[in-house]
Parts: sequence; structure tokens; C-alpha cells
Amino acid sequence: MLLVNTIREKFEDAVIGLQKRNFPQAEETLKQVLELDNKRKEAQNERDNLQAESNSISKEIGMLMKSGKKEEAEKAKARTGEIKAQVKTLEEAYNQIEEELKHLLYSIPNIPHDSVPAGKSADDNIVMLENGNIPVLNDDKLPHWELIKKYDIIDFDLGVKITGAGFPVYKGKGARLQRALINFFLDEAVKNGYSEVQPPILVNEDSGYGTGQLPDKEGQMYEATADKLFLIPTAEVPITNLFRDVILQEQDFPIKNAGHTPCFRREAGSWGAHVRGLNRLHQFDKVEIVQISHPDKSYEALEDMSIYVQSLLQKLELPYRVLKLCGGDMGFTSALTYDMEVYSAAQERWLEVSSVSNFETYQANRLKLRYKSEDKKTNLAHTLNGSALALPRIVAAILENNQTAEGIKMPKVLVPYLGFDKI
RNA sequence: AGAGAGGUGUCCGAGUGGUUGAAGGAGCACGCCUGGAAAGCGUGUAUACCCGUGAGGGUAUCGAGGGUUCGAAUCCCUUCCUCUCUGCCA
Repeated sequence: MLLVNTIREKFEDAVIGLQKRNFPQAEETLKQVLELDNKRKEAQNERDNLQAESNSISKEIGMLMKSGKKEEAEKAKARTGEIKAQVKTLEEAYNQIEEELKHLLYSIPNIPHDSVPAGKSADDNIVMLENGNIPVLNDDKLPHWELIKKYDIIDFDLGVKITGAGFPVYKGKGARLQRALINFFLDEAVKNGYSEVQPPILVNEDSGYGTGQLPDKEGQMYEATADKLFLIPTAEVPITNLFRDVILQEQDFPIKNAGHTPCFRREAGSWGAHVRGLNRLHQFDKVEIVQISHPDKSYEALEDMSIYVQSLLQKLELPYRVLKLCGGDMGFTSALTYDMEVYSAAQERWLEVSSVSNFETYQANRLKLRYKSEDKKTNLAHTLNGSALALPRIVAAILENNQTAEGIKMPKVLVPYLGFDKI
């Protein structure tokens, strides 16, 4: 969530930023935050002063008791009754204001970076660059949902039998392709200085709050209600939460973690014509990269991550483009997001396979993820993450783009992982 | 899952109702001492919020949340976690 101090000090910028996101009543809402915060301070002052008085009387009583002046102690006790009741009232008032403020802050998205264009939808995103050759396929080209049947490598019907729609079963070379991609992505990440982690894929509520899935977005996650745990929608949640309530030293930066996990998304109400086959699933695999960065270095880190993700796509020989998301299309917690899309040649459309974001202090504030600077001050760190990469659409593009009459050619870089070069 | 023990500051560890944000030790930082180092000595060493230009002051925090009390690290309740034994299990 946003820092109240930031809102106070950069009010105009914050309003303009939120307007870029089409956040309704930006100015009114931010004013309300400041008013509530002022009320909070007043309430705290009142409460603290009274509590201080009560504390000092209690100490007095303690001293009187020690020195055997029982009667005077009793007199002092009588005085405290009233104060106690008042403190309780003030305490409740304070808590209510604080709660209200917190809820309001939870409802406000991150302020976009200056360079983020205003815009309403994906149509307003900016194409930063396009790379790679779009293959020219014969007229008998097949979309991946046909190819997987033809070669019997991914079975949606079996998944329906076991679980339901959106839970495919990978078989034979399909399963091996999955495993090869995961290993390839992890190896590349390690080569690029990321340290590999294997986090839990069920997380508690605190973790959900830490990265911003909670409150309000619990509908997106599968929940194990008996234990109040959530199946992760992305490894961002457990990996970033590794650093919840942590105070780092400046020399700890940058922290670079990478991990593979399955991801689970309910995707309630988002089914339609464009989500056939592997395009949208309830369960899929993804390798995620996470960086914890010094605030001065986080945009460098973001560029770094973007270039790294692109290097994977180049090695997989997939045509891709990089988008800078507009305010209206960015995630709630992000300040700047690049989306990487690959071209899937049979569907003849671009598929998002990675989303790389800088959250600045928005997540760190919730996470209480801080660092001690040289001058011994504690400041919030910056968090970033990105997919590197999400498997299903990569698989879709590999299958579609490389189909030939003799079978589907595998990218060279995967062959050592696969043990075969063609499906 | 059952029985028992326990969760205190960066770490170890004392503390069972009264100026305890918390003894003592270790570590770390700075200073003194030294030719240099070690030892020794001294000082300092949490987080959040609030008040104050500042020095400084206030409030809260001893796993978390409630309660009893004028006063709680200390008593009570709930909850989470760790350890030991038993059970179960990949």
C-alpha cells in the first residue's frame, strides 16, 4: 500500500498518477487519506497523553506500596478509575480510525511511474520492440489444441476426468517438454545470478496480504478453508514473502531469487473464445524471478530482468514483442510493467508469456521489508518480479510455430534437456 | 493425532505482579590504552507511531490476539510455532 507520507509530500503527482490508471475520484480519495491520518494523529496524541498520566499514577502507587503508605496508595487508586475508562474509549476511537485508514489505503493502487502512459485498456499499451521472425506456415497449419491431439502429448479430457476443465494432463513427450522447459529456465536463472528456491505452494493469509492478493482478490485463489491456506496464483507470493518482516543490510542488495512452482488460478468468469487450449488454465507451471532492490537501483533491475526474459525467448527462437503497459492495464500493485508476448503462428496472435514489474515500495510497505542505510536509517526496499517464464503459452507457441509435415521441431537449446529433437 | 516442556532484544540467557525496554554475557560500533594487535577499560548498540527546529520527550511492543489488575514479560483464556516422548506416515 501507499505511504501516507508520500501522498502528503507528493500530492499532485499522486493524483495525476492515479488518474493515469483511471482510478475514480483520485483527488477526493487521497484527501480523505490525509484527513483520516490527521484524525489518527490527534487521536493518538489524546490517547498517549492520558495513558502517560495513568502510567505515572501507577508508578506512584507502586512506590507508595513499597514504602508502606497504604492509605495514600488507596487514594491514588480511586483516581485512576475514571482515567481508565477514558483511555479505553480513546483507544477504541483510535483503533477505529486506524482501521478505516488501512482499508482506504488497501483500496488505492500503486502510483504509476512517470513514464507510464495513460490509457484505458490493452489497446493503449506501447509496443517497445519486436524481435524474431514470424514463421510462414502452410494453409494446413493447426492450432496447438489440434496438435496436442494429433501427437497425443497433452490431454484435456483426462484432466476433466481427474479434476475439471483447465487442468490438463501432459503425457509422453508433452510431459518431457514441460520438464525440459522448467530445467532450462532454472538453469538459465542460476547462470544469471539468481539463487534457486523451492517455496511452499500453499500460503497463509499474512502472505496473501503481503503481496497484495488479499484483501479483495481472494476470489482469484483456491482456498484450503479447513486450514485457511491459499494455493498460490504465482510464486511471487511465497518468494517475495520470504522477506516479510525483514531488515536487510545495504550490502545484501541485490537479492535475486528464482523458483519453479505450479500456479493455481480460479479465473472466475474469464472464459471465452480466446482462451482455448493452453491459453488459459487453472493450473500451470511457471518459473518466477524475484528481486529485492535498493530503491536507487530498482529501475536498473527492472531493465535487467526485461533483458533477461528476452534472452530466454531468443534462445527458444520465438518471435516476441515487449509492451510497456498503460495505466489502465497495469496490475494493482505495480508502478511499471513490461509484458512480453510471443507470436503464436497458427492462432495468429500474440500471447502474453511474461510480465515484469517494479512495485517500488508498495509491496515492501505491506511486507515491512526494509534495509538499514549507511546513516543507520531504516527505509523500505523495492520489490520486483517477473515470469521467466510461464510454460503453457510458450508450449503453445513452440508447437504451433515449429510444426512441419514431418513433426514438430524442438528449439535447439532444449534438445539436450529433452533427449529428442522432434515430436 | 495424544502427553509433556517451552517461545524474552543480533545471539545466549535472567526474570512468576510494581520506576523492567527488560539483569548478566557474547557479538557489533566508536573511543582510550598499545610500536601494532590481543587483552583490558569506557561509551553506545531494537522497531513503529506521536510531540519537538533541535536536544529530547511520550505511547506501544518479551510469538500473536483477548482478559484480570491502579500496574502484566510475569496471572487467566484463545491461537500459532518449536522441542521431547508415543502414534501414524512419504
